[in-house]
Amino acid sequence: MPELPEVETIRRVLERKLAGHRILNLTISHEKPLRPQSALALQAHARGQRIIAVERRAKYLLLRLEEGSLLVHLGMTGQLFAMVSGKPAPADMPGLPDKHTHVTLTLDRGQLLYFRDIRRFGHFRWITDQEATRLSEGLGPEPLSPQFTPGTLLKSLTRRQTSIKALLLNQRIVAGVGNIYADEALFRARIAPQILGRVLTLEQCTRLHAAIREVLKEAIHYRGTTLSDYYDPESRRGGFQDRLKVYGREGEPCVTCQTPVRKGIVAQRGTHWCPKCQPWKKSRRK
DNA sequence: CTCGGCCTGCTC
DNA sequence: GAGCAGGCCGAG
Repeated sequence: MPELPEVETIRRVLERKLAGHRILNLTISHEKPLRPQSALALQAHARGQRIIAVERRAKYLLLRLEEGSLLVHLGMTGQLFAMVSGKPAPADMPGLPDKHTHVTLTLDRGQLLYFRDIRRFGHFRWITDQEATRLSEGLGPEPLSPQFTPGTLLKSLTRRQTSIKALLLNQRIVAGVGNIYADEALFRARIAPQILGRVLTLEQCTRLHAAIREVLKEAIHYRGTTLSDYYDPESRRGGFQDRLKVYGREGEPCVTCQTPVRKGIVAQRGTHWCPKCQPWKKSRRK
């Protein structure tokens, strides 16, 4: 579900609400636990610790503690909800905790944090600083950082024998882009998703680099995209779904040329593009 | 590199 | 009942 703009939106809310709070207790539902770590280990490492800061790397959230970090990945349907006990919850917040709530953090001053994940593709575990560093080193550059340039993009695409769509979804090429923003960035850069990454010119890489950054920045500005499951920790919906140009718009007119937007499968994922603005000749691979 | 699997819930 | 969904990992 959540890609970089959604995770960044969550990060900003959590930073404001949780930084400086101490974790009094942490409970884990034992019904169908999340895989990675035992409840006991998680509790032992997190209990009593103060949250120093909330960071994001790609689609991962890191609650930095005095010792190590709580690492959260939201998978497809993960959600974090923050509330204060006794205060009324927002109207559309699910009653918490419910059967999909896997972790409950009780913090000082009545602050609560719930991790909920219907499909349970997400992760919630404690890691050391060393593990956090290793995780980060295994990922490509942050698209909004100066480390990400048209040149590094071009270089990372050479010698790769797959579509540009697949490469944008590969977190080692650029970290944090998912299915929605890959389609949106390719549309803005006027590049067909099926094209082999290694045939892109420097000019195309320059356009794609700019498109990725612009679409992510705009989406952060609108607090992400809510298609169905995404809500921020205050149960607010995103606003970017009304500004998508191709994703979810199959058959609707292209915003630029009115040609119906097409949908197909590229890199095993539903993919949306304008056949006229993003021309692609189906050629025999060489 | 591609594919299937991990899960639940929703739409057709 | 089948197919699909914002992600990621590991088998082949």
